[in-house]
Amino acid sequence: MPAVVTRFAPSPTGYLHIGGARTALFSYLYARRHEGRYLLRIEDTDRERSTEDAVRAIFEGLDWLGLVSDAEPVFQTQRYDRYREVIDGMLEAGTAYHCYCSKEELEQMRAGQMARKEKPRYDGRWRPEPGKLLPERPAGVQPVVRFKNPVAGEVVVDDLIKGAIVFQNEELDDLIIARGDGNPTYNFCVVVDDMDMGITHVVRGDDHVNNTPRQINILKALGAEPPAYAHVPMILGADGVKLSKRHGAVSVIEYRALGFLPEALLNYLVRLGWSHGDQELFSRDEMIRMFDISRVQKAPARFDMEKAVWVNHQYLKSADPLHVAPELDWHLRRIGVDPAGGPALAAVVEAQRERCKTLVEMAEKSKFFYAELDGYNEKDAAKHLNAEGRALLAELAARLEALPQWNAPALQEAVHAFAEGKGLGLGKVAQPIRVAVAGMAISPPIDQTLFLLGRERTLARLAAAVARNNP
RNA sequence: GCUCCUAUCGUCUAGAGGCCUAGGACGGAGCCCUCUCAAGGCUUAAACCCGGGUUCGAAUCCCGGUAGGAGCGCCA
Repeated sequence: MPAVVTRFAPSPTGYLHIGGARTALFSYLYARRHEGRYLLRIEDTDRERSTEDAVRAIFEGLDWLGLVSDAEPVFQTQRYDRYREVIDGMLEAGTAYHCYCSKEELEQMRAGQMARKEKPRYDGRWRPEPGKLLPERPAGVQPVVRFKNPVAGEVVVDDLIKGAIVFQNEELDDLIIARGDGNPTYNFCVVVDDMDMGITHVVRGDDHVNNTPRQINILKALGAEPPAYAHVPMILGADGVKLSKRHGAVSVIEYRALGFLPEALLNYLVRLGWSHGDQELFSRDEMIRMFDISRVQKAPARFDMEKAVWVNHQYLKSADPLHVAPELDWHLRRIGVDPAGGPALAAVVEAQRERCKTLVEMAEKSKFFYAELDGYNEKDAAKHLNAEGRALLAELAARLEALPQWNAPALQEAVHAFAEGKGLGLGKVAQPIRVAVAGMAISPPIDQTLFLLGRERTLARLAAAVARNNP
């Protein structure tokens, strides 16, 4: 049994949120760092909102990021028998009891308390106490089961990130652990699952801190040792407001479409709320080796797309081109370009990576290697494919055509010699070529561009540019 | 309203009482380099929420404000 077992426990009511991804990452890193296990649990007890599509989307996101579970994922809906068994045991032991309050009754209770400026809570009217007379059971009401929370004393959550947090038991009411239809509720399932799965460290969003003392109390009632907790703060949008759809990309999988490399997104995420001195870039091994959960920030952080893109660029620039190639392939096809028959993708990655911060950008700028030009950028053409430029291209084309070898050094030499012979700067020659072959004034160095594009395509495009009528 | 949490450049952060004239990174501005776009190099502007303590000394410790956030469901 490893000393550390963590879990990521999303509820499948939507896509994998970027904040959830970071929580999963921290959970994963903590487990790896301590040579423990990282597990996945799908919290699908909300039958109304949970969908199979969402389950798939979550797996897809986790897969893409490489945060896969060390064991088969646990689905809560498959554990109902177990939950019922535990509830029956608690009923028998007297740590839980039936409550016959109707929803309307509870709503009234809450409204009254709010009006009196009290914290809304269950008043314990069905809570059995020695010598207390319980109300008469109303007919036809399916009772819920409530946990009998201690009335006195305090619960200390020794949070790995936030430090000790103290709650008074008198602040806590008797929460429902089973609904009228007998189905268990979230706070209860979590407790039973964490116990059964042998979770030693619960790493989760800090929107759960207020649930923690109740969960600890239930665990204690069950005679189990509570795990350690680490509540990670949420991720905010650039405007400091909770991240939501109106901020653009919140779903992890959208970041793939935006042109991110998964390892780059992970790197950005790990630095959002955590740091190791001044280091910005971490390989996965470094993350695992250096991750220290006690150094996670206590305050929420804002998602900064500019910096995320910068990190992505760093990865694009240094990654193995062979590793990036399939991603570029994916993006090219996404914009309707079939890379078959063109230059090797890895070679294009190498030529383009410096000037492309995202794969979307790389695909856009590399399209011309694989597809026929769909016209020229007008401004660039007007500037460089004028009469003067076309005359230059006509002459140069002949020289290139006569080249015995079509490789970068030969092309470089030919273009240089041509410019020199004309008494022109290289720019005067390279720019018209660029616009002619790439359709725009942006491309890798001219020798590489022509080499990658190939002899046939280059000469055809030069000819087309020369034949172009003056606008 | 009640409970709990948080607070360093615009953003992510370093800072564990003297090493702070508060460091790094993104972004911004400027310069250099240059066949385009970039990349790279250099320079630069920019922050300790406020008020009290404790201390010889506080960004750091304590208290109080203020501001933000989370939770208060037969949701998770």
